[in-house]
Amino acid sequence: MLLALLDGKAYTANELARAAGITPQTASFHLDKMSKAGLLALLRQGRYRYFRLAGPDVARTLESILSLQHAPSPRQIVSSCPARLRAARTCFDHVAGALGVRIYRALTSRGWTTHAGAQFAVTAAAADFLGELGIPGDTLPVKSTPCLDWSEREFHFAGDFGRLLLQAMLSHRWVLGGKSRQLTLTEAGQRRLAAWEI
Amino acid sequence: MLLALLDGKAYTANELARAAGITPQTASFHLDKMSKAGLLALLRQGRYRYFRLAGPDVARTLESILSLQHAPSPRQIVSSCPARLRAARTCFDHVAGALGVRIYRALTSRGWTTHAGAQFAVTAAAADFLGELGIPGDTLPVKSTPCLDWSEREFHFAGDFGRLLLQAMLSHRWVLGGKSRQLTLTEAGQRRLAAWEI
DNA sequence: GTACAGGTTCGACGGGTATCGAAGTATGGA
DNA sequence: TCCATACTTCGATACCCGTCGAACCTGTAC
Repeated sequence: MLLALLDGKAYTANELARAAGITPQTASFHLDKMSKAGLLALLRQGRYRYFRLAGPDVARTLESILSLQHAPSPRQIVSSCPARLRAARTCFDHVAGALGVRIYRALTSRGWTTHAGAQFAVTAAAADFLGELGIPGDTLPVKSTPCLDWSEREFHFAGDFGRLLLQAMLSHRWVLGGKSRQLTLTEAGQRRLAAWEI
Repeated sequence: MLLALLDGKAYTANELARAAGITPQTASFHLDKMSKAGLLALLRQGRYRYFRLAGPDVARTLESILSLQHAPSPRQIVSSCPARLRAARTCFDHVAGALGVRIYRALTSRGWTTHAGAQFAVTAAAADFLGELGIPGDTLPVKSTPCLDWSEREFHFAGDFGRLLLQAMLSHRWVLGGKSRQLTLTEAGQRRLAAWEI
């Protein structure tokens, strides 16, 4: 299970059980122990309980152990999400899927958001970025809740900021919506995203 | 036992058993397993079997694990060697004790010796050093056997080089011998050693 | 509400494994 | 030659721990 979690993503107890070739009860037993020992972080979201490595130090230690002795690979965890929705979709009122995760990664690595506990907030450093979106600067602080992406198992932006972001991207035609939840990234949107990622 | 070995020194099965608070049989059982798993290196010397961590990668992994969770310290391993002999003494025909280990460390970190398996040899880079000792350069290659120091549990030089080294240090009066195995480092010797260690 | 899926808790079982006593094998010293 | 010491092997025991079946809890969907 730890090996499966080594990709940094979050997985449910059932998925990890399948990856390790054990029953969900057994997995639950071990996951509970590892959580209490501080190796894993638990994230309750609806009826799902996502587990992920508690931090980069745990990942480093695991890698270190693996460098000594190769362990058998866990069974691959397959996503049940259709590829189209996986790429980009709406999650209630914000962007989800691989696109949502890309945005989250780009903005956090730029320092445009800070997290205080479970709450995220857009920083003053993001003023230009907000202007680009057409969001007036005096709306700061814009709050956000990190939401674990169902298909990607990484975070994307939800909350106020997530809503404003989707609205702006739609109005600039950086993404196109449809009647389904699917989103399509336009060429203009790709250029914009690439600029944020630099 | 692994915690006790984390100082990089080599210890016997009995010592490690005492450090871990288990019987020698149990220690032997585990040490055998860890040796076969490639975690420990075994060094037979007479009737003693010295165990040490197989390499710096093992030490790094242990440190990494310890950084996640503090483990109880093992019982201290006490040396039964009198302090005087521990500082500097002869071991048959070469220098042993803390002094021998210091010399070994200084010369190896300078690249003046290379090891091919269990055999050590003095390199050409040590020409000036050999001249200083009064050993003619054409005696190269001077071979050496690393000998695990009984009191320090680290290596010192034995073999041809160990013998030549002791003779030279005695004739230059860098160390003084006596009727016992004890050696005394003179002031000139201290200066010389400090120069090698730079 | 009812059905269902994700998840946990409980209890019991079975195998593994750490442990030590006793006995055996080497090595070194008296 | 004899003994002490270092260490291992063997065998037996006790217990820990991983495992799963069954039952229970808790959200989501219709």
